[in-house]
Amino acid sequence: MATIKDIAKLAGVSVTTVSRALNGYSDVNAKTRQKIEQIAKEIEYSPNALARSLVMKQTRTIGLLVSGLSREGAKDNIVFDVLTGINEYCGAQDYDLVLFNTTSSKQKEKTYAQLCRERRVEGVIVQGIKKDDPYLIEIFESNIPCVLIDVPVENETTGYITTDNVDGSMKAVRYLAELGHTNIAMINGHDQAFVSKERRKGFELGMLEQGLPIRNDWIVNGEYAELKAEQVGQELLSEYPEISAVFCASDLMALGVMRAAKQMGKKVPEELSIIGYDDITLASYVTPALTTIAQDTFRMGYAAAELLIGILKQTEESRVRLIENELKIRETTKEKT
Amino acid sequence: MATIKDIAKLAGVSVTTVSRALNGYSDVNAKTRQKIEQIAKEIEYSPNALARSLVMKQTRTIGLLVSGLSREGAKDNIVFDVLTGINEYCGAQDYDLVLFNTTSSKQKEKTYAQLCRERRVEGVIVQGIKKDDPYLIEIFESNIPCVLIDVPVENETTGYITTDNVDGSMKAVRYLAELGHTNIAMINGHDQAFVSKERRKGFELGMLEQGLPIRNDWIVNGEYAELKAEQVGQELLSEYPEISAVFCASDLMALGVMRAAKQMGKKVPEELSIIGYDDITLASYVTPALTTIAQDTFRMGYAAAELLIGILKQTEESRVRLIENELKIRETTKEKT
DNA sequence: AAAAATAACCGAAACGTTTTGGAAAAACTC
DNA sequence: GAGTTTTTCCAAAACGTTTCGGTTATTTTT
Repeated sequence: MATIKDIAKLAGVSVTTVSRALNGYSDVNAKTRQKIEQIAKEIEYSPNALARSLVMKQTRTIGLLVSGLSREGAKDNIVFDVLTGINEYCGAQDYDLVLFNTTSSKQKEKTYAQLCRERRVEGVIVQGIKKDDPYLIEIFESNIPCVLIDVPVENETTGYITTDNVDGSMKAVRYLAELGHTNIAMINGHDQAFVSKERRKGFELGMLEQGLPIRNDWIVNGEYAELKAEQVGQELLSEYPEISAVFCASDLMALGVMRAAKQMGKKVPEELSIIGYDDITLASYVTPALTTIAQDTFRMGYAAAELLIGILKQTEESRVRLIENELKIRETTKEKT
Repeated sequence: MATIKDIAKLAGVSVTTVSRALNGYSDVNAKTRQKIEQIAKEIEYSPNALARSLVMKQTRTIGLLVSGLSREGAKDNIVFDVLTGINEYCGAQDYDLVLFNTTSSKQKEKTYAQLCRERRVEGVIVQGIKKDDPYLIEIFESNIPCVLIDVPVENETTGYITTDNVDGSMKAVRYLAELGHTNIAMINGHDQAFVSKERRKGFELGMLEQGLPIRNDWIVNGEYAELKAEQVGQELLSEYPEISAVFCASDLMALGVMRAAKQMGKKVPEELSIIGYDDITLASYVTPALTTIAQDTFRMGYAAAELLIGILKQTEESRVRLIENELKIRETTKEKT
């Protein structure tokens, strides 16, 4: 593979000059530069990013640590959307992305910091990490710039992106209350997720705001899984037939509840209103189409990349970005009769 | 950041010895090795992959060139699934992935080979490239090991993964014929895709096999887009009401046709049978659920990585991997009445 | 025309590894 | 106890860049 030395030899100049010519320094004669560029093209030279990074001490790469990159993660397009957003901004800023592979077996042998230092990434975006993941502490303690998706951790080098989950949930409750619902249940996700707590808080705050009673046995855990939500939904709805609306902490769980309702012969939305969370692609395609709190996941990814690169360049003061969310009214919600 | 030199100094040995100790060579005393490992841990040493790659001339990274990594690509989860499969196998083999950013603007300044050589990737997996993309020629001509998804290009260093699209389409036609359909139309994708040609060929072969007439004005172009398919579907169905079944070259287009049928008051599957292609997540969730030819996209990704790494290690003779496909019978197909 | 400033170039060190080709010391062999 | 083998270590080169601190030749200034 052609190197800078080859060019130097062919052009009859030093490697210094070649380097400076190719990098647009001013202390090289126009003719020499032209000659060098010509030769570079001829012998199909391309600079070795490894060598360059080694001496320059910067790689223009950012690492991606994503947990949901598994076969199961495909149903909701969240992970993909975020990735797309990240890719978009990084592309524009001329950063490359490296996908860390972190099977759980590997995680035991290599620490987070090792992973990052080895590849000399300048920063990291972390997605889908759980509260109890050992990496989380490392992220906080290391001084490698890092942006987390939906996990509120913040210090000099660490920031995060999230949506206002409290507000999102309140919007849902408010809308259900407007429709006349008073017996509202919630299917929440699992405890290891930060957003679960937030969405529950929003639900409770919303109920309080609307003067509605919060019943703890009407808040159940669906583990963010469609099947699990279907099961717990069925139990809940058969035990408390007076429930007329269910707010789910994810669209996938909302689909589970829809299925449960169908099996029980409960018509949606006539007999049961359902609101989901996320606005995954499926939400608008199922019948009836799912009313939901939409998160702009693409923008979340984009903003994450923006924030991270801002931290890297030290042009960014803040460490948090809040993305708007929006109630999308579709067909699974109706006035209480 | 700690280097091998620091360890050498602290341990009172040469860098050579440190390197050899850490890499498990046998010519280093057990005690010395222990000491070195101890120190390495203490000062949180992690090897600089850049420096190592520079001298070893191998990076253990493979490049990913994916066109569908855009906001639109989110509806079908194909790109994501393939990516997941790739990630799975590469993770197991301890290869890292770098996502090349190739906005079209960037593509003009940097050739494919430049992109790869700069980062010194050992091989590339290319997804979503079109027949007329200038990169395609470069891929073929360069000697960088490369595996393409769904583009049949083959030489010493280039291979591809695909499903048997001819056979898949034939399965669809055969099934429709079994159900008694004779007036079968096809909505195909755009001409820049290899799979379009194959799927059309399979359609025609299938019709021939079943002794059914092929009418060229019953094969129309839906550009792999839902909306476009809806439009052309509507035109087709209103002009030729005798059509009782439509085979679509993608699920997304099938959804478009379903929508068209709905708007025209044509009941699916009672008055119109529809078969899609791909088995995207949406397919099983829409109502009625879509009968389709399923491709195991995860396996495609996995196999692509497998093939590429096989080529890299020179343990792989073949350059092609064919993935099975399968007719999934759901609710959009019914016997002709 | 001497002094000062500028233009164009270059040698060598540095980045953090691995590897080659030994060398010294210790342990065997007979 | 001389020769041989084995063990343990190391100096230096190499990978392909960038950059620092020059030097020489040319041009400008006075």
